[in-house]
Amino acid sequence: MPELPEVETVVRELRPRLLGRRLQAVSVSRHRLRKPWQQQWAGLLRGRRVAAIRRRGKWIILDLDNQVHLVVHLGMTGQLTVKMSREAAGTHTHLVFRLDRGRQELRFRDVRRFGSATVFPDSRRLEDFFQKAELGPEPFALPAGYWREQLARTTRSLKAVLLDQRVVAGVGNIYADESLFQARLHPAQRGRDTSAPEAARLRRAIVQVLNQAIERRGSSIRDYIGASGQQGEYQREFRVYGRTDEPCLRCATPIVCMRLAGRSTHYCRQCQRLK
DNA sequence: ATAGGCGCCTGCTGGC
DNA sequence: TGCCAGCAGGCGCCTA
Repeated sequence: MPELPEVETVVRELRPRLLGRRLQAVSVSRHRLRKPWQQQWAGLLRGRRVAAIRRRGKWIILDLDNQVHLVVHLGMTGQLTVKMSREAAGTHTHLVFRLDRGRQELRFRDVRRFGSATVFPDSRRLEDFFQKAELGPEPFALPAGYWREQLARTTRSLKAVLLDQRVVAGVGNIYADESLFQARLHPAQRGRDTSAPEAARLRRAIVQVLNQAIERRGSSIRDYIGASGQQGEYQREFRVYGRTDEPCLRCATPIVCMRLAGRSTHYCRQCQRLK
């Protein structure tokens, strides 16, 4: 499900609901997530106040007082919501953090369980974790020179480069396709065949597409909801993603779907020519 | 270095 | 109507 705009929306919606509040008892389902929940984590979290909520790429970071950090990845179908405790939790709810005196709770629901939740006992371990992940810059802080160099040094397709979290953090399958359409570049174009103006166009397109998606609170196709439980609306703005055989909104040529970098890839063969 | 395949999971859809 | 292959917003690991 979630790429940068969805994760950013979750973070923005979590802030007013969680900041300054204390996490209390944690209950854990018997199904393991991508990383198994450690028993001792509950003790580290209990009674800790949420000091800040941040995003890095597609990762959500809850900074607690005492430098404890709860880090969540939503995988494909993860949902992080704050709900009244009396409201029934959906199936596949794997983690429930009681808040304050228990009137509300933070819930992690994940049907496919590709998501993860990890606790770091101090900031040093958090830094080590992200160091190892080698995440590239945030798209909004993507240095032009760095971006040009990353493209110039590779024969990989633009689509593969956009999906590589080490090059730029946060772009996934939807926004890769939408950005390439916006920049009028063919997804299969090799990085090193990309001119400086094209690289600049793509860099601008990524920022524009992501910002517009954030404004619409992300895209809800199947599972995605924000921390408030509300769906996103950017799926209405898709120009290529999921629009196979539908007319291109620029030139009316039917949108093509192909397999690239292991993912379904949508583009307009008229507007996005391969050199 | 890079492409491709698989595995991790569940649920839904489309074609027969 | 019913079945099942194929596919889905992610990511890490393996092989060639």
